[in-house]
Amino acid sequence: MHETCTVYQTLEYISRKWTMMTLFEMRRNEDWIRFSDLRTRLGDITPKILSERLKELEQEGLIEHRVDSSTVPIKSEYHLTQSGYELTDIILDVKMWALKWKIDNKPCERLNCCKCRL
Amino acid sequence: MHETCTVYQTLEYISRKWTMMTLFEMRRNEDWIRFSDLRTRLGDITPKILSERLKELEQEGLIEHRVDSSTVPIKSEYHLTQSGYELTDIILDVKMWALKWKIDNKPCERLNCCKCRL
DNA sequence: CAGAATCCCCTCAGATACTG
DNA sequence: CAGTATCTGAGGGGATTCTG
Repeated sequence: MHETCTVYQTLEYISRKWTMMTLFEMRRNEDWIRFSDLRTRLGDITPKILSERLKELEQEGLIEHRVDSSTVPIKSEYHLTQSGYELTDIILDVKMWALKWKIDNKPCERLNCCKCRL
Repeated sequence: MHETCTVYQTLEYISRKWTMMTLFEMRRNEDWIRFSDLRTRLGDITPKILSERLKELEQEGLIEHRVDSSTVPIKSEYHLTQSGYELTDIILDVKMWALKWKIDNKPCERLNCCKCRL
């Protein structure tokens, strides 16, 4: 019974700003992706926020992190774990739900909105 | 493509405090449920917050609201719509995901935690 | 009973600047 | 390149009081 508290916590952090977009950028990428590449793909995100999100996701086991400090500059890369991938599947179910029930949603005005790439 | 902004908004409000618990209390109840009954079932929630959550959910079409002002005191009741019910199904998928991947989650200490009834 | 009206607090996000 | 360190502002949540 009590394990379901986790559901609450899960939704709490995946709904933090930028978290989902970050997950989906990594899902699209397939390969390991660098910090700076994530930044440019996500557009407006500041390094502080991206760093916070990545730490949260790593701690939750949704992504993995590897650092190559033998090179200069250091190479820091991230990618989705299996559990992270499966969670994005569920988020896609939410998308299906929204497409079914939210008929009158308005398209966003931005030409290349990272939220809408989801 | 652009409709997916809705996913972001959806997760944003269903992860607001008390929203999920409210939805699941209504799912458990099946029949229409009164404002005060929701309050007592949810425990610590203040009327202001519950009122806010119910308005959000009604606006999103997840619940319906009916008022019987012929009686004294007024009878105000709520229940899940079909779309609301289907969204709770998806949240249960998140629960399944959590049970699969979050093995080491700690049970919460409260004896009758409304979050854990989910 | 079913909320509305105030007031307060605290966290989250962003801007900016800086470092190994 | 890959972050960290501060500072700031906005808003979401809570406590309390009041009303039709």
